[in-house]
Amino acid sequence: MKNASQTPTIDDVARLAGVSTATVSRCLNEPEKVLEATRLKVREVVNELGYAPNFGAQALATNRTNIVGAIIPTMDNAIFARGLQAFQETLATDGVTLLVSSSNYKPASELEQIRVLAGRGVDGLLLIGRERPPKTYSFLRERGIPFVLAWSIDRQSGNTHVGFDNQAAASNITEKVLEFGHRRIAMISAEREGNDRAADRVAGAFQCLAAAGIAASDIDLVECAYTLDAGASAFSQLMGASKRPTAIICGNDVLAAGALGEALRRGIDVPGEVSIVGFDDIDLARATAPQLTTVHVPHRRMGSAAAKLLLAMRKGAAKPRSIVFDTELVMRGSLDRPPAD
Amino acid sequence: MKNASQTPTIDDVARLAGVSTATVSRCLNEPEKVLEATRLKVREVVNELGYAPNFGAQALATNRTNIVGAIIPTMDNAIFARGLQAFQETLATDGVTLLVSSSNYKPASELEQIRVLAGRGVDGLLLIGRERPPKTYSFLRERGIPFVLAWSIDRQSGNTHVGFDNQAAASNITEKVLEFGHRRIAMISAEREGNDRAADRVAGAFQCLAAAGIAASDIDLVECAYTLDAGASAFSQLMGASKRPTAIICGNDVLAAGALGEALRRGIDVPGEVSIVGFDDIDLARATAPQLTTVHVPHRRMGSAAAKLLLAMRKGAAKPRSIVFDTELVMRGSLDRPPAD
DNA sequence: ATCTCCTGTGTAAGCGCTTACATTAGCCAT
DNA sequence: ATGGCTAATGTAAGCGCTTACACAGGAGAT
Repeated sequence: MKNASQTPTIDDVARLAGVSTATVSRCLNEPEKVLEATRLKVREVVNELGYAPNFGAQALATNRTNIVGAIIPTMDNAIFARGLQAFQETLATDGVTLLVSSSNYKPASELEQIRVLAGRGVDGLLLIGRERPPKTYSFLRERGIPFVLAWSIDRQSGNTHVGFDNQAAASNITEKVLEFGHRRIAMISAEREGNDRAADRVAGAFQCLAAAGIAASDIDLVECAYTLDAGASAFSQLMGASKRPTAIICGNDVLAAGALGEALRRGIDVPGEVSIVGFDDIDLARATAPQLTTVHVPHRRMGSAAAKLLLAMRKGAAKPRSIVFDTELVMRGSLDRPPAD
Repeated sequence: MKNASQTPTIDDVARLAGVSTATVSRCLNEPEKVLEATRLKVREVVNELGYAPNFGAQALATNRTNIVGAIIPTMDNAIFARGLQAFQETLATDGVTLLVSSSNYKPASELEQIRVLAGRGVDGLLLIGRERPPKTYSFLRERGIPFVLAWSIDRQSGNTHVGFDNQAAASNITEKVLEFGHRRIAMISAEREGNDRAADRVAGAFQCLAAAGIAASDIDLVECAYTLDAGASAFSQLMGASKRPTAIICGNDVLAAGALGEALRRGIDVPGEVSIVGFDDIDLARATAPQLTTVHVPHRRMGSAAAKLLLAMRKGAAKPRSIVFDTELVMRGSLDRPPAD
């Protein structure tokens, strides 16, 4: 019985092209093993019918889905959105599609998502950061799912990662702040719980300050949500202190932009009265006035590199080398010398 | 032969639990149809083995994947990233996962992606905008894939959509610009080709201006890429004209922020010398100085609503009602009266 | 002319589930 | 006791692909 008006199957193609299903399959997957004439004929029928292989069947037969998963804290954050876009584009060049899920910075939720994606048979997984419960890692190992960590580096564990040294970069920009002559320095950071990037950045800054003889107890640190508004109120809080800082190091550009906006609203001159620096160099950093001095992170390149690694692992490369990207300090207008008085 | 140390299959569970595979399957999918004692025994074995159904096999047998796809122009755009995040969160509440792909505003590429996702057996599809080649729609129909259009409305075709009236909203903000007394008005828009949102916004503005007696030929329109830099150069171009506009209506906040930044750099006062308005109300709109007067669009609610519709369609609802969201004008600092001279 | 070897193609056995249908057992009404 | 139901479970036929293996035919070596 012909299955007219149904989704065509490989059998339909084989019948109409006058070949076996094996040949059709080969035409699609290993065209070089098939005579040109046959190939052309098959292609013609495929087009005519609008045939596309059934996914479930293919997955079942090959034990491969050509789907890679990514679990990120949230897409509603330019750095991940941008990296993910590049990640997806790179996967697409190899015919691999992207399944995304979000954890909202919750390790428990992340494990849950990993379970779901594993259930969907992903060929590999992109995970953000290095810190997670051992349980999560053991699940990944048991299932034998290749994964790469991104946005952080992970020297201890030996897991494959594609990232940059948040701590060193933070230390670096802090160094620059010191060079400008600042001594009263405050910090605004995103929640560090479940976010090793934020934690590393704070650690990097503190370490640099300690080396310069500034004790941790002398540094005001406000930890808050990852939003403009939170950055704004953190700024208010810091400037309400008895001894105002002359520079505020922010854990990311969103917080920095929020702080900057609040400064403007309160008529506090940046960088005249207080300097503000960010981290990430997202678009936002160039839209503010003054523009943000910040740390440039190659988010797109990271996403793309992570995809390439996963693609390689899928083809057998057991444990490709990790990749560490350099970051770059970009000097713009929001950092200058402290006020003279 | 026992397949020790392999991924356990339903057969393993059946054997160890002393029941048939059918019973195991029922325990997992329709537990109420199975005796409690049996159910318990099976569950025990499932846990012990860490059994999880093979995705491909399940998809093949049921012809369902619990995967929904989304094809958006790019994730590297806050409006889509934000909407997509909400979309994914809502899908997740029903155990559905999200496959994403991007079209880069290219209709041909979009069809290609649709083909790929269809090949992945998605249960439904989220598409951005209404305009696409008939070929694309006919493919969707042939395959019987439920889909919803978002970010636009689509009155003619009767396709299910979740969006807002770009044209009316643009007309609305233009009206407000006129109210402030502006007569020399220019526009910066993203490329309209393959982007009906951009086209609608331009059309809405032009229509409103026409109604006020301002001819299209008197309106400078610059069409450019969707970036800060492009917005900046478009601004330069407009301000280099013999008769400078007193107000610039931008098709989105990114372009508006780009223009605003360039104004600042050139020492052109906004809104003193020229007013600038945006569209979308993304975070960026509040990070600039002055903040952008713009049109607020409920991106998250749209994403979430689209997910709910798709979820309903998956459960049989043939063609749920479309949803049209209201937009809201938000007055901030970048729009004021034209200069007196 | 015969034997090998290759190349291109066909045959058919799975891959691991779901589900229509068959079977069995227990219950109640007669 | 018998028949008819119902509820719980089992049997086995797919679902649509891939791929190991078998096979045929032609080219080249002998």
